[in-house]
Amino acid sequence: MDDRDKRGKTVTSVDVAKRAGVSRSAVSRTFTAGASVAPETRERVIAAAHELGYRVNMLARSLSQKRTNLVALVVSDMDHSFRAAVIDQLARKLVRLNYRPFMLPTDPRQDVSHLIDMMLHYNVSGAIVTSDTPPAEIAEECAAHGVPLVLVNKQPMDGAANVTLDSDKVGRLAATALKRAGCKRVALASQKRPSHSINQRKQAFMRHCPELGLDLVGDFQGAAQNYDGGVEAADAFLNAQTAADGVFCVNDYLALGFLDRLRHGSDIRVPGDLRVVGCDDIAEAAWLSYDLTTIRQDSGLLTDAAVDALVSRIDDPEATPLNTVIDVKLVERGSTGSIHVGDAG
Amino acid sequence: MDDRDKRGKTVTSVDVAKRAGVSRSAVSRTFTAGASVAPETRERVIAAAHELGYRVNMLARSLSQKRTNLVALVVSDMDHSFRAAVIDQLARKLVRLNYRPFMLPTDPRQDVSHLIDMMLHYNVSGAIVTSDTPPAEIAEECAAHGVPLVLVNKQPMDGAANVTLDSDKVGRLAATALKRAGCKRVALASQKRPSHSINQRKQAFMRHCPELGLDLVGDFQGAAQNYDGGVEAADAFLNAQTAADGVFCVNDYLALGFLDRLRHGSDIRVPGDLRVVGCDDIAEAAWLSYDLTTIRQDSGLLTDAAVDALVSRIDDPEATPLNTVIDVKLVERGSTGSIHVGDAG
DNA sequence: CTGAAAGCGCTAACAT
DNA sequence: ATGTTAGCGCTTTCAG
Repeated sequence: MDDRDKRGKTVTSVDVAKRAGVSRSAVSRTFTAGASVAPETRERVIAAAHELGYRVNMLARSLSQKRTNLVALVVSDMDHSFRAAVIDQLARKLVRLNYRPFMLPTDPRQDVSHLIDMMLHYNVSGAIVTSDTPPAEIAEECAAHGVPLVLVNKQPMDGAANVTLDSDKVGRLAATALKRAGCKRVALASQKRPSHSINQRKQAFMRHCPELGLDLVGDFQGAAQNYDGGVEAADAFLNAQTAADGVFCVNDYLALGFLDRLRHGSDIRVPGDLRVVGCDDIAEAAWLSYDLTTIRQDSGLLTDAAVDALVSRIDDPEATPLNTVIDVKLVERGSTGSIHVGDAG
Repeated sequence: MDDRDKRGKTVTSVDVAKRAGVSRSAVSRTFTAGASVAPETRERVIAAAHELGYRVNMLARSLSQKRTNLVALVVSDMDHSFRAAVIDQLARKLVRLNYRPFMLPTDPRQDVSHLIDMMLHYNVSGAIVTSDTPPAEIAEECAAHGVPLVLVNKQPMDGAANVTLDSDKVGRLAATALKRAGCKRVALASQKRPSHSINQRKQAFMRHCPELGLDLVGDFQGAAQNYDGGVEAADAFLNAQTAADGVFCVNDYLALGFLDRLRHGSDIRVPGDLRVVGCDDIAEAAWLSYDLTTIRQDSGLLTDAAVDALVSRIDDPEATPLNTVIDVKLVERGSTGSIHVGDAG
C-alpha cells in the first residue's frame, strides 16, 4: 500500500481496474456479494484494490442502486438510560446487518417535518422511532414516501410496524406482586402527561387491581417520568395521607425518586410500611440502596424485534407491518419484601 | 402537492426544472446556499419543488461535491449515562450545523480497521471518538486518509484534535475538598485498568495530596469504572482497614457503588466517619440517597469544544488540530459534610 | 443571471 | 465470466 497513492486524489474502481488489467465491471462485481467473477480475476482485483487502498464509495453505489442502507434513529431522551441502551443496541444490531444508523435527535416540541426532510434527503432505507415525540405526522409521511418505519413503545399507527411490551401483563404482574406481598390498598405513582406506553401500563394495572381484590386508592403524579417526578409523586402521596400499603410506580426512574423521598423525609419504611413495584428494570433498580422489585422490559428482545420488523419491511415493502409484543417478567427484590440482595451477596 | 407525483418514481431536479420552465442548473442553484439566482426564478423553482414534493438528493450532491457532511460518532459504552448524554449533545449540535451524525458502535476488543472502512466507505467529513477503544490506529488511519478526527477524553494523538478536561484541576479540587472537610489520611477508589483520562485524574490527585499535607494511604480498585466496580473497591477498602478519613472516587458511578457498599454492610458513616468525593457530576450524584460531592465535568462545554474542533478542521484541513482543555468545578454536597440537599429542600 | 455539457463513482442491462 | 454502454441525481465550469 503506497502512501503516495492514498493521499490526494481518491482511488476509484477505474484505477483498480487498470491496475488489475480488467474492466470496471469486474471490480464492481468483485465487491458485490453474490456476483459471478472468476476466482482468479477476483484475486487480482482484490490484490490491486489492496495495493491502492481502494474502498467502494457507498454514496455512489447507493445512488445507482437506489438503496442506501441508511437507517434513521429518531431519538429524544438519551439521558434516560433505558433509552440510551436501546439506541446503543439498535445501532449495533443494524451495523451487524450492514445497515448504517444515522442519528436524528429531536425535541419533543420540535416539528417533525424537519425529520422527514432529513430522511428523504438521505434516502434512508428505513427509520426507527424511540423518542416520545408524538409520531402522528411522521408515520403518515413515511408511509406516503414509502419509508419503512418502526415504532418502539409508541401508539400503533397505520402503515408503521410496532414493537411494544406486553402492557397488560405489566399491569397484571405489578398488581399480583403487590397482592402477594400482602397489600390491600394500592396506589399509582405516575406522571402528569403520560406517554402512550405509560398510559397502557396504568390502565392495565387499574384493570387488574379489582380482579385481585385490591383497592386502588389514588394516582399520585409528578411532572415528568424521571427521578424528580418520582420525588414529586411521593410528596403528593405523603400529603394525601392515604392508607395505601402498596404503590406501583409506572417507571423505574420514578420509583427511585419515590423511594428516596420516602426515605429522606418521611417515616414510612419500604417494604415494612409500604411495598413498591417499578417497571423497566434499569440498572439502578438493582443497586443496594434501592433493591427495587420491578417488571423487566428486556431491551435485547425489544431491539431484536425492532430490527427484525424493520428489515422485513425493507426486504419486502409490500408486507404488512409487523406488530410485535414483547414479553415481560417480574423481578422480585427487596421493595416488596423479598430477600434483600444485600443479604444474599 | 399531488400525491400521485410523490409515490412511485422519485422526483428529481429535472422534474422541477421542467415544471418551473427553467434549467436543472437553476434548480440546483436555488437549493445551494449563496448561489446567484434571480429572485423571481428562485420563487418559481421553490413553488414547483413544493408542488412536486422535491427534496435535494444529498447522496448525489455529496457525490458531485465530494463532501458528505457525514460525521462518524465512534461510541462504545452508552450505558454509561454521562457518555450517552455526550453522544446526544454531539448529535444535536452537529445536526444544528448541518452535519449528519452517523453512529459507529464499537467494542473495546474489536479491531478498528472495521471502523476506518466504514468511514472511508461513506466518505465521512470527520469523526469524533468518545469510546474507550485505544484509538492508536484509528488516529493514524484518519490522518493518512485526511479525515479530521477529534478525541474526547482520550490520550492526545498526533494529527487528531483533542478535548479533555482539566485533570490536574480535578485532582487538585478533589484533594482540596477533602482537606477542607478536615481529612488527614485519604485514599483513592479506582479501577484495575484505568483509561487514560482516569489515570490522569489519579496522578493529579496523588500529586496534590502531599502539597496539601494529606497522607495517601491506598488505592482500592474494582474491576470496571461502574457501580459494581465501586462496590468492589469498597470491599477492598473495608478489608484493608485503613485509617483513611477521606476517599476520592475517580468517577461518580464508582462513587455510588462505593457509598452503597459502605452503607449496606459496614458501620462507616458518610460524611461522619469518611468523606467521599466523586468526579463527573452525573445526575445520580445529586439524588437524595447519594448527595455526592463531586467535580463537575460540563458536558455542554465538552461537546461544544469537540464540535468546534471538528468543524474548524473540516473547514481548514491544514490547520493544526486544536487541543482544548475543559474547565471543571467542585460541586459540594453532603458526602463531604456540606449541607445536605434534603435539608435545603 | 442562466443554460449546456461534462463529470462525480458506481452499478446494471445487454452482448459477447 | 467479462466488457460495453447507459444511467443514478446532482453540481459546476464555461459560454452567452
